[in-house]
Amino acid sequence: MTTFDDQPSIAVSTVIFTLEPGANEQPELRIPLVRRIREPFANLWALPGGPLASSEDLADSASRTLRETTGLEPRYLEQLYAFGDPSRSPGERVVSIVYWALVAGDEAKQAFDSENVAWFRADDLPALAFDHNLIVDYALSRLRTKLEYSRIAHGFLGDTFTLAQLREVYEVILQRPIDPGNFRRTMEASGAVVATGKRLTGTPHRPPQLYRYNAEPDTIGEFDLGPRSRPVLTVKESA
Amino acid sequence: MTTFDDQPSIAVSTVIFTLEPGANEQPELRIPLVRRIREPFANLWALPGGPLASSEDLADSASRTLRETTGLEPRYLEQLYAFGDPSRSPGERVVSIVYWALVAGDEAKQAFDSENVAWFRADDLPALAFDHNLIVDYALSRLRTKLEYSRIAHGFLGDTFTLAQLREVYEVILQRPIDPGNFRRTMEASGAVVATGKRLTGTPHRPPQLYRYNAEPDTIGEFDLGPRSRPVLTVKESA
DNA sequence: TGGTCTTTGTGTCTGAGTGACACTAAGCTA
DNA sequence: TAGCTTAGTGTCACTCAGACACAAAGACCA
Repeated sequence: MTTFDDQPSIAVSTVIFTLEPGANEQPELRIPLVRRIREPFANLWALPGGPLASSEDLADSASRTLRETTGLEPRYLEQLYAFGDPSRSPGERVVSIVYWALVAGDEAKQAFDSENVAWFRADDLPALAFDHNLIVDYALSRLRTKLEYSRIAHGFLGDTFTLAQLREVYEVILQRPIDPGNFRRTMEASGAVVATGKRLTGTPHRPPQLYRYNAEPDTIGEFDLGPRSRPVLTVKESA
Repeated sequence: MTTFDDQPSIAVSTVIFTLEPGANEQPELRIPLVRRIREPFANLWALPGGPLASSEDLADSASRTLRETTGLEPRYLEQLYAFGDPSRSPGERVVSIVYWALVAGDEAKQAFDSENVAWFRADDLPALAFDHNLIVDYALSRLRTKLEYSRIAHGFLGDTFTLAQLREVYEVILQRPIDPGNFRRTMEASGAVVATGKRLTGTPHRPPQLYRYNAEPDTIGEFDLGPRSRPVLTVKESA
């Protein structure tokens, strides 16, 4: 059993998801990682994050490191889990409070890439520092679960989108095809989206209608975020 | 904006639920609280917990404080949330990692009551120290949500139980009556319980069959506990 | 001894929701 | 203008949950 001299310290890390077109034009689920420049695990890739500032809220800390590493603002942000195994960081006791976030694909393209920040496919990661592979796996399962009973999918998209784009988000993340007709009916019935009346022109075929997210949590779903998560999406929408 | 000199410290607290018969013979949802003996919030009631020991796992810390305050072992234990608002504890920065637990009602009767530990009805709490009222409310909503899609209800009961007893757990926590016939069919179909073949005698009416929890997560439900939660129930069952 | 009570346990129907799939609508291209 | 692809609608069958009727079984009481 390991023992430590000083008290446990706190770090806040974030698993940031985005959808960007890959080699075969199909969108891929990607996350940004940061190369560690010091021990332990120097040179390995790790989740963006850092020590919790003494007067900073947990979600603010997650937002800040997200902004610092990618230059982006999250469209969705929620606490994932607190990881505190005494052996997860050799030589020191660190409890990591991990958040997960969604950023829009078209915004992610503007994210700056530096030598020490790179985007990886979520299902094809190298060996990461600490227990970060486990953390990403858990975040992935949470993303998939939450996608099915909640209205977070538009966090990957812009303010307006076609139902085909929204459906593609589901198909890529859940890794299975979804019937377009049934998807449309389910989405419209849930009240999660509303038609804007505008259409997307310039497509080679019948022009699809543009939809936007419906902020009112009317008919379906409590949209339970937990007490400390911030309704980033709602703020963005009403701004 | 508040600032602090030293680094944030970590505490682990636990919301412990049990079901015990109240005044009207109906079971009530109760939680144990501890009276604070020092500032801040001296003399107010608070969740059992304490600072995280430097080499102790988070779940172990929750288990330990649960044992120390009640003398009981949890039949279910899961991480709830990390609360870290900088203003939640005056004069110091404390991040609380909160767990929630279930203990069996008949075991809870043996729990020792001291001057500084008392059991309260979960829906009728006094003003608690820190943000602990908020925490209990969140734990309650999580308990209700999880009860509906998971198999945790038997955490309140002994190793064997009748379906009427199990149904009463649902009725008390969800605060609505449940059709006995439909409940039976749903439970048996889900595979959550298996009949032992024995019957409970001495009842004034038709003797009900005794059931036990089915540890195998076969047909339904992934039973996703998250990576760091411990399958306390399973361990207990196989022991 | 047998009728009545309550609770256990079973059968059946109905309405909501979901997936499979056929079909119509609409714009572009050749 | 025919044919292509994608948008969008209609319909059917299946499953599941809730409402409710009813049979089964032991205790209690007249």
